[in-house]
Amino acid sequence: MSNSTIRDVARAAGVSVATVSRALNGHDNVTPETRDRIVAIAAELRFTPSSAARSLITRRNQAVGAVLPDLHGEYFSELIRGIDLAARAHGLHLLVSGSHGNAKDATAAVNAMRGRVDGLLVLWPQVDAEALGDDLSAGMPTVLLNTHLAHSRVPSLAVDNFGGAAKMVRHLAGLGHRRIAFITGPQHNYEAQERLRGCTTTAAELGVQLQVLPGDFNEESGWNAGHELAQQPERPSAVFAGNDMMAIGCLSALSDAGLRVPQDISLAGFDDIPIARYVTPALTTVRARIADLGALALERLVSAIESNAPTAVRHQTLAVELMARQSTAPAPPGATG
Amino acid sequence: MSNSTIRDVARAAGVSVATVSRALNGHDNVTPETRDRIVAIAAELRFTPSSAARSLITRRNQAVGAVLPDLHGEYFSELIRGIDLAARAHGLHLLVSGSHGNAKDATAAVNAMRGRVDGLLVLWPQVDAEALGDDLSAGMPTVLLNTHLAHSRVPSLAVDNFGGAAKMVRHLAGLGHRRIAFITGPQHNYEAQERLRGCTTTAAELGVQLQVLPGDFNEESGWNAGHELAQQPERPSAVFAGNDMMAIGCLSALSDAGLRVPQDISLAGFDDIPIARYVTPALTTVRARIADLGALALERLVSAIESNAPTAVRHQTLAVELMARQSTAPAPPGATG
DNA sequence: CTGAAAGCGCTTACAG
DNA sequence: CTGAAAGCGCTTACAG
Repeated sequence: MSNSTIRDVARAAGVSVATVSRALNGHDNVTPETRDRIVAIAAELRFTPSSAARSLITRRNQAVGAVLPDLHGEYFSELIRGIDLAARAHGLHLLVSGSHGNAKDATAAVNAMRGRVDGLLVLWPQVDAEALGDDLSAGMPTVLLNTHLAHSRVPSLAVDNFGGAAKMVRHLAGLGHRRIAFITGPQHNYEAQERLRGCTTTAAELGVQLQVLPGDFNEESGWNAGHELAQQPERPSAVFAGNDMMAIGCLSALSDAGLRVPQDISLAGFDDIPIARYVTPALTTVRARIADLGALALERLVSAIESNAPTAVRHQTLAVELMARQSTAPAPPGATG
Repeated sequence: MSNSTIRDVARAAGVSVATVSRALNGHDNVTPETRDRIVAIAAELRFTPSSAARSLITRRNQAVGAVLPDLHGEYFSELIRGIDLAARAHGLHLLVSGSHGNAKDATAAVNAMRGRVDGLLVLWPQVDAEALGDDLSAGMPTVLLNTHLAHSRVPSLAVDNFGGAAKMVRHLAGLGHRRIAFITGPQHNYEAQERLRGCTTTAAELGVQLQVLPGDFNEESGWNAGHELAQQPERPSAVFAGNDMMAIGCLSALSDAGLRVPQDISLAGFDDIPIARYVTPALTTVRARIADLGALALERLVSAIESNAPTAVRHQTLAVELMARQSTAPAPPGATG
């Protein structure tokens, strides 16, 4: 809203607006003295170029959008942090839109951003993502997060949910656990499905018995699962929660029930949100490097924008790492199985 | 990026662009039939008005910006969630910019947003905020969060840090604690200062002995403080951490040292981030309603934008509530003091 | 109720 | 190296 325009600067400097534009945009066809004078005057007048006018003519917004289903918890602050960091490095503004549970809301959010951003990052864990795909492909460069649309023309990025879950089951089995409970995520959530698949596959491979409990990735559902397990007469010797939030909720329920972790029962999570190492006992989990995921997605988006070519369709999977901490321990000698 | 413009729609509908503009913007000087036809054609052509062109002429961006010093932890996801929710309700886009520790970075972020947003929410906990104030006042409507510049012309919003801290000290004193440790936040942070002041004032009033430990609002500094306390031969019977993150870090250190909370030592936090009730034991804390704070700030910003008048300078303080949970208990009989 | 035209503030060929 | 002019895609008085 700085009231001065490029015309004011031009007038004050005694040159044309074209010259001001060139000087301020660093083109080389301006004499150094002219440039310096213009720069000084622009600063004095507190001139800020109108981004609307510039966007209108350059067809670039210098902005990207992030459409996220929901903004709860540390997972999302980490993700946004990673995206923001990378966006800043590229001089791009970041528009954020959260709070859409369903495809309709999310599509509306995507459409609202159309024309305001040069590209879109869409966190889309719903497996029935086809509906969205159509809207997305019509238009600007897009990178999908946390989903795979195998036959989709939209590139995507996700952590190795399957591999991470498999690693955790191996870790628990390696500690002697023969019966494991898995608290799964929302039914139609891609990450939840992959983590579950990693569990069942690996459990079958190792001959480990698996009990699956429902969850929705929030603390409360983890608490409910823990509460139920605590009441079970013959309970598994280890619980693997589909994410850290549920693990923390579960830990709370187990403690409420007087069960000690890991002495009485082992507990593990997934994501390695920053707080995971600070709960008591420190949580064994799968490190997903959430901020890196966001930053990487942004980088891919930027190259898609800059290449100007149709985005190379690649479904990229990021490696994960097992973080063994204090919440998992060897199974009690005479446990079960 | 939808390639059709208002001219395409006008041509297809056999009317002027002015009529298309009026029809699509819901002006009443268009016959219903014409409007319907235009709306249908616009939909068919997937016409999305160029926000750049519209902004250029209306001088409205339909967007607000949030400048935050840092995007770590649940505090920030809650804050952004509240802002986003309220912004959506007003049909406003939200630009987010984080990761600035110092005044220079933040000023750069503010300036980068100038002209792209109709108003600004700035989380500015630094007490030496005068430098920023100048830049802010020159320009668009702004609401400051978590600071008070008594002699500032920028309106602001903060929770009752002083009152919340006072309440907590009373709560602890009421449980019989005569010696309390307070883990404070960053030295030049307004909220940290107010919380500390609430502590010292109330402790003096009640004749409670107060030990102040340094911290920076992050988990690790809470851990360090807890570690130090655990090693202290004559330690206070209660710890009040300046925020929940430090409380959780502190809890971790106390547990590592074999101290039980609350049997051996009581522990409390501030903010009531969602996870606070799920740590073990559930954390006694001061509920700050962070999402509401964000939403309220957005509402104030919107009315400033819409009134078009210079923002009414008001420094608003939001009430807080004590949440007594399991991490605080009566002081052991023969404790100290 | 509708249209022709001006103009928002820039950038960029096109001349010189 | 510099300027005059066109044009990006809209909205809105001004006429009719």
